[in-house]
Amino acid sequence: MTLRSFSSGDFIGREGRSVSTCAILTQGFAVRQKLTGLGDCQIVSLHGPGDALNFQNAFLGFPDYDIRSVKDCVASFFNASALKDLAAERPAVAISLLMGAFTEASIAREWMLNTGRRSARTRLAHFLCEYLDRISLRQHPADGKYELRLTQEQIGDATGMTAVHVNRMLKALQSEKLIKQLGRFLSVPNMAALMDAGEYNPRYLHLPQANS
Amino acid sequence: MTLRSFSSGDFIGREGRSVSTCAILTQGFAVRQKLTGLGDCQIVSLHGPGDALNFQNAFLGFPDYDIRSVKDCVASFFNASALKDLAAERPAVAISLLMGAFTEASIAREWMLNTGRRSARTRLAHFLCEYLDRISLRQHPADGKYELRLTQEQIGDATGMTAVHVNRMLKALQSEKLIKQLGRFLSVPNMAALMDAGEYNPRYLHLPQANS
DNA sequence: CGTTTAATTGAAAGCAGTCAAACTATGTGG
DNA sequence: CCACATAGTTTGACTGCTTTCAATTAAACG
Repeated sequence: MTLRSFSSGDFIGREGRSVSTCAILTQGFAVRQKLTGLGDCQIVSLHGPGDALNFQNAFLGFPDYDIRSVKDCVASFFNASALKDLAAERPAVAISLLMGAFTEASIAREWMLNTGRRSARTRLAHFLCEYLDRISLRQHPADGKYELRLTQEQIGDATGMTAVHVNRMLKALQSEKLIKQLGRFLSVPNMAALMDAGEYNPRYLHLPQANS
Repeated sequence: MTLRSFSSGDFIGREGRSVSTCAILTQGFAVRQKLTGLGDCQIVSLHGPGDALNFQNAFLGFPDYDIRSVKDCVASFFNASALKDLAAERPAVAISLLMGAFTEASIAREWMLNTGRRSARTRLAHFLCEYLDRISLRQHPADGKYELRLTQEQIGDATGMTAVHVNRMLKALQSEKLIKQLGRFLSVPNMAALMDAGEYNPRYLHLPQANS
């Protein structure tokens, strides 16, 4: 079990070759991404402290995505086969992993709906809602200002649009008073309105508290 | 353990309320889908005989998708808690479920890349490659003619485009000699060329035979 | 304080969507 | 076996959302 640090843009893991370790993010903010043949990037998931980054390494042949540090990250690495052994010995561990994997798949499905069938504006509002929910799991900012740790280009990579269009849609949401931007920070005067604009319902995150 | 039959368009399962059963598809062809607030449909996965349709019901609170029969389906239903108990008693079962869940998530990520960052033509070629791979797992047609069981509208719902544009792109692939259409059947003169056009590499399916 | 990175804005082009109509296949009942 | 109804495919014309390209401004960093 070793800790490693990564600065912005560093690869915490790479697609392709099989690796014998798994990792948990302990600090910072990271994403998984995939590239097209032309080099276009699609971000496929967001990860904060406590998130499993690549547990599939213990059970499938190879990672199908890159893992990239967005903001200074610290990740804890451990042996993949140790995880597999643990899952084989302790059913509760296996079931916990299973719930995590199903949840990941559920989030991925919502993202598919987002990029496939929603307008840029809706898509962006939806993305912002999820982003805010995920970073505020641990703590809500006292002043209501959330740090937007992703660049507009990265938001575009996550939502399937260009950075230029992200900028324009961000402005549109601002002029509709759905969000307020102050430098790298963002506040939401009326969360219900933003959720409405993004057709956002967090059920798909399958958070333990918000069941039903 | 009960068998039920479904004709085209029937719902095998519905999003929303918690259900106490899981199902395996034993015959036919089905999809999972989600709807936007406006009623636009996104197909999020394809399922053939032998596929688990909703094992997550045993581990998460509720299904986040509809399951819909595309062609006459038969599904085998069983108690979700029985599956959970089995996973808790037999680690090998849990690990097998885990591999299935990770694979689903991997496929979902590739679809995100597809709809988010690839052109309609590439996206369609990619989709056709995966479709052909999945239906020919069990048997390759002797004459090289695959039955295209999805309507153009459904292909659009899976790839995030309109039925009209699917039609046009299908014609484009035909004029490029990448596919040949004869009624509801489809043949591929040069699979390598179609795979190339779709930037298709089946590694993300994590099929047991094709490791490395 | 200079250099790099990110955000912003405008203008133009294009891919894909929308709307509407015609055509084809499939299936049903008489 | 034909007539009709329905579902799916095909085509054209037009619109428009996003992208692309390019240039400017602002912010972050050493």
